[in-house]
Amino acid sequence: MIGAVRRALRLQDVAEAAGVSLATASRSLSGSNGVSPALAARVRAVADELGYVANIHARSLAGGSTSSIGLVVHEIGDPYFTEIAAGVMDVGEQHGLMVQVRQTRRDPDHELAQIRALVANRVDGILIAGSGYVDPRAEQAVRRQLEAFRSAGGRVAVIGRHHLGVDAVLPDNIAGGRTIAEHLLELGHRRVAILAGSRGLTTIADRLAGIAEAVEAAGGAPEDWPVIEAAFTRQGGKDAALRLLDDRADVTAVIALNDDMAIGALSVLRASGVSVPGDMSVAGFDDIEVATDIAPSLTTVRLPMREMGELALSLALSAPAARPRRRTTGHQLMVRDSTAAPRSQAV
Amino acid sequence: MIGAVRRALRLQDVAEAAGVSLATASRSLSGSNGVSPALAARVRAVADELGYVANIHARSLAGGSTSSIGLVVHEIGDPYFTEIAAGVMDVGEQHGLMVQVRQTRRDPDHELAQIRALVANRVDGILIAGSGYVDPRAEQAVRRQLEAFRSAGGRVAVIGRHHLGVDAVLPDNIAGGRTIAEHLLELGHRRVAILAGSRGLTTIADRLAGIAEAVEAAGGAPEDWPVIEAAFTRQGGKDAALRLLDDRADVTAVIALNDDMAIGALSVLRASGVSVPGDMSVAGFDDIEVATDIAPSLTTVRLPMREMGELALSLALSAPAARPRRRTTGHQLMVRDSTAAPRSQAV
DNA sequence: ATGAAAGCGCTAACAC
DNA sequence: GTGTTAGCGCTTTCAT
Repeated sequence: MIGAVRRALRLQDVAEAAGVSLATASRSLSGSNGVSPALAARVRAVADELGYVANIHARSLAGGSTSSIGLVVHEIGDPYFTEIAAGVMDVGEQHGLMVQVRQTRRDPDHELAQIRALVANRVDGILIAGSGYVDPRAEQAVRRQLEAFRSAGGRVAVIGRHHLGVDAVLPDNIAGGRTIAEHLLELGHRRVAILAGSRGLTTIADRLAGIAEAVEAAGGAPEDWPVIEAAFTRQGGKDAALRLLDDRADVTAVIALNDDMAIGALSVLRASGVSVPGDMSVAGFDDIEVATDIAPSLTTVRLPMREMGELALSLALSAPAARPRRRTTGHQLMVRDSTAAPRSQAV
Repeated sequence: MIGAVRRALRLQDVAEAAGVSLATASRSLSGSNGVSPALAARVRAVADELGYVANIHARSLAGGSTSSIGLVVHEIGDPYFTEIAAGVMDVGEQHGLMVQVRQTRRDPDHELAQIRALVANRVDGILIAGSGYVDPRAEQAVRRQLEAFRSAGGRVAVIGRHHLGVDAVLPDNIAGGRTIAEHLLELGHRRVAILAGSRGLTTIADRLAGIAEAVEAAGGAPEDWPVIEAAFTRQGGKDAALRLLDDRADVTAVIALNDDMAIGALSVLRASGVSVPGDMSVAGFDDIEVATDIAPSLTTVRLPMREMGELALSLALSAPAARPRRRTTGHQLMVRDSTAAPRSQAV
């Protein structure tokens, strides 16, 4: 070890140490041909010895692509997004792309800031995985930013219903909502509470719409199914469940609009001595991995999150189309232990 | 909107549109003084109008810092790391730093690649949050890379016991292991199985050491407590629990060396008709958020993950010390519903 | 208060 | 097969 240097090594340092020119050093390290294999190997050894790592800023400024793409999610620790991210990273790896994940925490300002940061980084593509907003104006600033990015050659795709005019992977939210409501209706439930995130999110709006369709189709009135709005998180599920118990609404089942809320609700119900599914059925949405490991295991609608991530990156990477493309996913009802016929009927 | 441009906007474009020089445009956007407020405001308006975002590569190449720091974790979806990341991001936000999170998936090669990517990005600091390896040679390459990074002015800190010669936040793994073992011993358990991750990780080694201390102090033989090694994940917990059931070892309790493994084990035990804590007590480690929401709620050792993240970034940001600093954390036993006296004794 | 010009470290023509 | 050199887009002296 030589004593402390005051700045990072440059390619020039490597070139000098190896006794070659800058260009030769560059070619040796990038693996492009035009250098004798022996020389190239020696240069690489010297670089390695020195602990040299090329400055990506200089490289990207001189050359072209950063070989990286950005993924914008609501919450980095949310399993829904984790599985999407896994899909994105898989496809990314196949294409030699590094994926950087950014979180918005469901704050539109923060979202815009993260997207700008990705643009500043000159990533090759931007994927937005969070829900869109029902109000198109909420996405105005993001839309303009993305338009500038795309006109400069950047690739963009979103997962979910947005008003961004770009390629989209559309989760089966409406049909999924219909399916889970039908499941409870078939079990005999007639009045079901819905624990929802903000209605301003298209994901929520769509899942609610699907549920309403099923209720109407069964001859019921959607208004009779109370919607309790809270944060779209485990804590939100707890809050909503507490409010539900307070209201003593005469519901026999609960649909949480994602599994995390469902897990929060289960926790509160257990603490309150409400047995599931005996006294109350609970259904979730998404089928995150842990849904099968909790007690009782959670009846839910499976969305293919991983594939959604794969699909989104594939869309972004494929040749741009004249008009925005849409890919829809399927869904699957996973019946487990948290739902059953209502007690009155079961007896 | 003007038609498609072929490349990203440059500061030059903004300067021309605003009718000023490049230098004035730069100063206006960076907020440095020497520009009349009115002019600066106009330039900013023009930039905004155009959707201009400065190229961070050019900026960092010309000026200095990237105002970003890198956080290296094992698994991005692991709640343990999510909470650490939250702490890091909080402190980062206070300092105007963007945090980019990278995952190693517990693959040393991948880890090195991610660290090199961070160095290439010329982040201001690198935080490593995963466990270290018991074998110092496993960290040799990373150590050398970090030395080069630091000698170029980069800041580094780690969470966990590593052989990297840098500032470190040391989780209370040994004492925590002792505490959880003491808890089970006090309940009357004499033979406890341990579901562990790879023994090559210092985290595992330390937690096991703490448990062994407690067993010896109680006059027992640590060898009598079988250690079942599996992946340090929920799935690993399931695998280990299945092997335990196969062996029909006469244990009355299980310690999983993290909560995720404990949750996997609980799932398998439930599926096999083993009641917890009736037939078998189960304890975890870490106290991830969901530990209180599952059924039965999980007895575990709480580590202050969030504070560990905050502390790590604070260490990295503070003036470099001549010798590596160490900060130790506390821990706290959280007794919940998953542990009880063994049946023979309870009767 | 504003502008002109010199780099930052690298890649990719372009010489030889 | 190897070396020389002109930028990439920005910040920052240094002039004015």
